[in-house]
Amino acid sequence: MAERKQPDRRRQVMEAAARSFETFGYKGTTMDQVAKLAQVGKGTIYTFYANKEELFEEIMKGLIQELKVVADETQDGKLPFADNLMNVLHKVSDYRDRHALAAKLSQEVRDIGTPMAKEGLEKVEKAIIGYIARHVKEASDKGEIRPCSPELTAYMMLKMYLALTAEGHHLHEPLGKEEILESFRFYCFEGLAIR
Amino acid sequence: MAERKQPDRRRQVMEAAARSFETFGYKGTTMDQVAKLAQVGKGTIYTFYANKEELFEEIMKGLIQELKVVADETQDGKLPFADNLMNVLHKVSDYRDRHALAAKLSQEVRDIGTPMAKEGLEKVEKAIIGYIARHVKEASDKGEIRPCSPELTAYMMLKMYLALTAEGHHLHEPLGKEEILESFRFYCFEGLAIR
DNA sequence: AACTGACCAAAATAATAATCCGGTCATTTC
DNA sequence: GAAATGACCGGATTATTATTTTGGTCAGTT
Repeated sequence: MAERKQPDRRRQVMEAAARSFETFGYKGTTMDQVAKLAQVGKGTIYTFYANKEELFEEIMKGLIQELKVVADETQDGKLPFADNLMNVLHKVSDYRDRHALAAKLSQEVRDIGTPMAKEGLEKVEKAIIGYIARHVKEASDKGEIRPCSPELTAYMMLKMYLALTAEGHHLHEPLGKEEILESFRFYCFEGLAIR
Repeated sequence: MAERKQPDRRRQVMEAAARSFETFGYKGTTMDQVAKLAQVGKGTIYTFYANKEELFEEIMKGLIQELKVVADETQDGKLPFADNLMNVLHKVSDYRDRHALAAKLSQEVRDIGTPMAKEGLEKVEKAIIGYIARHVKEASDKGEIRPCSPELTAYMMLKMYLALTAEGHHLHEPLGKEEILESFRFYCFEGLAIR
C-alpha cells in the first residue's frame, strides 16, 4: 500500500528546498528554482507552505532535529556531567560548522546580513541552549553540580565555549582542542576562587 | 613664556577632530569639516597627521586613556580582587556606553560597519583586556586567585561580563544590576563544580 | 481536486549621472 | 623661508533612473 502511484510532491519540495537553501542560502534560493528542482509547478509549493518563510522554517526544524540526534548519540550515561557536556558542545559545534546549510547561512549573515538567515541560526542556538539547559537541570537535581538557573547556565556555557573556540578576532591565540577542553573545565566548573 | 602668541594649531585640530568623530562618526567626519571646526586650513592638519586614520587613532588613544583613569579611580586597595574587578568592569562598561565617541562608533559599526570604527573599538576592548590582565596577574601572584593565564582569563572575564549584560538577543531575560554581580561571581569565581 | 505556469506588483539590481572627499601642492602669509 | 592655506584632482560614494527578478496569485488544464 506504500506504492508511490503518484510522486510524493511534499517530499520532493522539501528535498529540493533543503538542497537549494544549503547551496544558495536563504536569499539566493528562489521559489522558481525550488519548483524546478522539485519538478513541480510553483503553485504546488504553496499548497504545502504558506510562503517562503514557512518553507525555510521547516528545513531549519530538520537541521535542529539532526543536531539533537548527534547530541543524544554523544551522551554517555557512565561519564560525569562535565565530560558529557564538553563532548556534546564539541560534537554539536563541529557538526554545525560542517553542515552545509548552517555554514551557508553563517556566511550569508556575515556577508549580507539576511534577517531570515540570522533568525534561523538564532533558533538553532536557542535549541542548543534548551537542550543543554535540560541536562543542566538534570545534573543539578542529581547533585552533580551546584544548584543554578539551568537556562542562564546553559547560555553562559555556550558563550564561554564559543569565546574559547572563537578565532578571527585576534584577541587571543587560537587554542588547540586540548587547551579548549582544559580551559573550559577551568573557567566553567572550577572557577578562579581559591578553595 | 607660555604665552600663546600663535594659536596652538595642533590642539585646535585635536579638539575639533574629537568633537567631529563623536558627533558624526568616523565616516561622517570629513577633513574639510575638521579644518573648518579647527579654524585651520586643511593642509595644516596634514602637517601633524599623515592621514585621517592617524588622526582618528590619536583620538582613540585619548578615549583609552580616559577609561584607564576611570578604572584606576575605581580600584580600592582594601577590597578583595573579585570586588575590585567587578566594580571596574561595571564602571568601565558604563563609562564606555555613555561616552559619546564610543556610542557613536558602536552605532556606526552596527549600521554601516565602517571598518575603521570597528578597529577602533577593538583597540578599546584590547586595552581593557590588557588592563584587567595586569591585575589578574597581580592577584594571581599574591595568591588571591588560582594560577591562570592572565591574558586568557581577562578575555574570558570580559566575555562573561558582556554575556551577562547583553540584552537585545533575546536569549535570556535582561538581568538587574544585582543579578549580574551575583551571576558573575558565581560563574567566574565559584564555578559549577561541587566543592 | 490536484496541479500548473503565465502573470502581476513590489522589490532588487544594474547602469548612469552627479557629488563628495581624502590628499596634494603651488601660492600666500608672516 | 617656514608655516599655513585652499583650489584642485581623481577615485570613491551616492543619488537617480532604467531594467530585471521574484514571491505570490489564480484562471485554466489535467
